[in-house]
Amino acid sequence: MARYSALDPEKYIKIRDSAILLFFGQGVENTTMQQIAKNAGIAKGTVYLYFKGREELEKYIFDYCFDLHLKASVKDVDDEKCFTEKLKKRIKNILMWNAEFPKESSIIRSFYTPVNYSDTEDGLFSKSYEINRAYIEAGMKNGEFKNLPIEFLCKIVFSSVEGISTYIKQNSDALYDEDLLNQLIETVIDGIKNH
Amino acid sequence: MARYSALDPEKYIKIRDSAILLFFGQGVENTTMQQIAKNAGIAKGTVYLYFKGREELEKYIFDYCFDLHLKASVKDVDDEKCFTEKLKKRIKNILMWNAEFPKESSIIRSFYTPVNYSDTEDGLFSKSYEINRAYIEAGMKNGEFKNLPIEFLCKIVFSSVEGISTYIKQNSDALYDEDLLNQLIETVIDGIKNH
Amino acid sequence: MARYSALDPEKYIKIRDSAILLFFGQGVENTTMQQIAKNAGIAKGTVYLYFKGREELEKYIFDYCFDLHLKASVKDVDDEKCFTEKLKKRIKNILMWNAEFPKESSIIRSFYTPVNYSDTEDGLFSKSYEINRAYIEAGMKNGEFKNLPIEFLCKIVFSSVEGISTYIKQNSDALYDEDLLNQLIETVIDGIKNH
Amino acid sequence: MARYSALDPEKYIKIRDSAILLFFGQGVENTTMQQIAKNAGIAKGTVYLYFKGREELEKYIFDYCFDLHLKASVKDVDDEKCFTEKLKKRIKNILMWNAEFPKESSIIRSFYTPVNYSDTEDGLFSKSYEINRAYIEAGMKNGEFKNLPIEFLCKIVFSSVEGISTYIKQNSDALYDEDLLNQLIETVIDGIKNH
DNA sequence: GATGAATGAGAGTTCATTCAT
DNA sequence: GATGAATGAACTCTCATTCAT
Repeated sequence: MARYSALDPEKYIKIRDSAILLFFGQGVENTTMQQIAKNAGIAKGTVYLYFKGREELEKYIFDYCFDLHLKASVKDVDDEKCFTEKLKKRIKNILMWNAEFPKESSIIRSFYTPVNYSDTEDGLFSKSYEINRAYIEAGMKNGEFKNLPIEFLCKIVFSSVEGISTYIKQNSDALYDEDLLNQLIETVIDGIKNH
Repeated sequence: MARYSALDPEKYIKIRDSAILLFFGQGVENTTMQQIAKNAGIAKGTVYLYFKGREELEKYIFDYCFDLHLKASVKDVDDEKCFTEKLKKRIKNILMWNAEFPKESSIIRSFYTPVNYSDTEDGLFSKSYEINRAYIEAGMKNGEFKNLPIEFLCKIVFSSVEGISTYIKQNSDALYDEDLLNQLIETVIDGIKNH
Repeated sequence: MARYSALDPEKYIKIRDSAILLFFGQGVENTTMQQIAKNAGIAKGTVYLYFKGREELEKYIFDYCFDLHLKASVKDVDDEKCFTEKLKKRIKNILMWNAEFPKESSIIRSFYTPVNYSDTEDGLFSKSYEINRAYIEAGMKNGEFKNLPIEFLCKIVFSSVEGISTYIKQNSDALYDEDLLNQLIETVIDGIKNH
Repeated sequence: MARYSALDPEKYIKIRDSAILLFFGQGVENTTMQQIAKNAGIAKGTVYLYFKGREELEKYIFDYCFDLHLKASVKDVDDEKCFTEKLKKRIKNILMWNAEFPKESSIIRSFYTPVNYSDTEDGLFSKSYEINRAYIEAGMKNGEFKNLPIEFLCKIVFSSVEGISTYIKQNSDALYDEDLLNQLIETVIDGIKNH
């Protein structure tokens, strides 16, 4: 994607951070290349040295944000024994990351539905989705989770995490109240686990 | 909103359907007034007889879609006894409607996050949200649902329904397999009900 | 110009008065056919039964206003003996008319200089100009007025009347203070008369 | 007003001259931004680099023309002793300028009366008006001019100059016939001076 | 490599005019 | 004759992209 030839790596960062700030603050569609350049402290034309065009820039921003999300989501997950715990750890990671990176997580979200393309499975989010799926599938075979269509379980987990996130965005204390946080996550688990 | 003066009511429908089709197919932001007019089989200027401008048209489309959603969602809900059942009925209604009106439900969704504003509580979706909240709050006091922050329960239900919907979009059979459908919905209920 | 066939003569008046009001209030260029029709209490299309188009309507309005001006300007002028007195009477008439018909006189003025066409001599105002010219020429041959180019004398009188009018618009008392009014007019006469 | 940042100063001139030519030739209201750009030999969008929009451009053109007028009008005026002479010098200056800059002076005029607002005193022409007023007021106290309302004297002078200008436009020789020119101006002075 | 002036396609909107009812 | 919905040319303005410096 990005061509890290002899170009200044710092500029990528400046452009990226500028775009993230603006995408978050006023929406992707309402942000002009001009604004991104100005806010990055460089000239409009320079952006085109680093990115072929707006499309590539947008993709780069999304990929960057998504990559952060992805890396954060897997942290220490494999330390956990059972798949329930792995999944919980993963959810916790994502919630933490969403809170810590509100701009980046918001931007990821704004790529969900501008147009009606299929979201998770084959789309932009497939990598994250695949990881979830692996745990859930294993946990299902394992008997930890309900025997329901795997695609469904994946989707319910994915969307529930969004739900919790939305709640936390407005009630950030929940993040630091271990008990409460666990209860919130338990909600998701309770939904899919075998009783 | 719409000014049904002496203007042709059929044309409101043509414009509306044209807009819905295009908003769905290529996104709200990528659709021009010109395209909407052409696709409706009328001239560009005519659209402005029916709507003051793009903004009003967009609002009209959203309101129209949302209204459909709202009406469908409450159907027969009060026939149910307990709040768990009421909520289940409501969720079923929404899932049915989403499947029956894929364009309209998709469009509603595309008004979620154009910019980073708080979504459900105070925004465009507040009416739907309030209804959910009433049931959930009652069910919570009732002991049917977990004693967790009401806002949280609302959000988890809201987002879970989105999740199921996404699944059904790609597996529409689920909608006509009563057993399966119940199991999917049970997933949401299991998450929030008192065990 | 206007075709008084079997059309309703009252409508001409309605349209005309509506146009005059709007031309005066917001300028000729800023007034739409729609506004004129609405304000006249008739339908947009009807205007086109009475006038071929905007251009013809504008011309009609101008001609109407100008005709009023013309008729008012010659009243009792020939009762006066010498050309100085005739001219003074004429000026007085115009000042009175301007005050009595502020809208109409303002509209006449707004046809002066939208584009840079030669104004008085051959243009729209030629009729009024010709009358002035006749008096002034006669008065000049007579020795009452300075022996200067006739065109010049005409123009200086014409423009001076405008000047007095402008003053009176903001100091309408002057119109009813016979002495003062005479002094104002004397100013014009003093400029062109043989001392 | 004009933002002489790093933009090409020559282009301001090109745009200005293009606009002046078109405003003069076909009227301000009938001139499009497109035409101005094309006639200036640049692209439509470029105009908007130099001016925020049509309104700013129009204001700039007016201010530019008016400034020329203003500067020309005061030249050598204070070399003259009495106020009569000062005023005469000033009038001569304006007549000269009007002849030398027919487009610019015509454009100034076309900002008089688009809508029916009071013209000289408080409006766009106030600066020029104030200067006139100072001389006339002084000359009146001085006994050089008639003891009439100052506003009136200002207006009659202002309008008379317009009258002479109109004459000269069609008889440009008058400008170079010192004797005649003096006689024309004397006409104005004779009107307002104490006999 | 960096710049930002220049470009022009294309967006939303207005309005004089037409014409079926 | 009267209507006003329909039309589409034309307007102002924006912005992704290019390219000479």
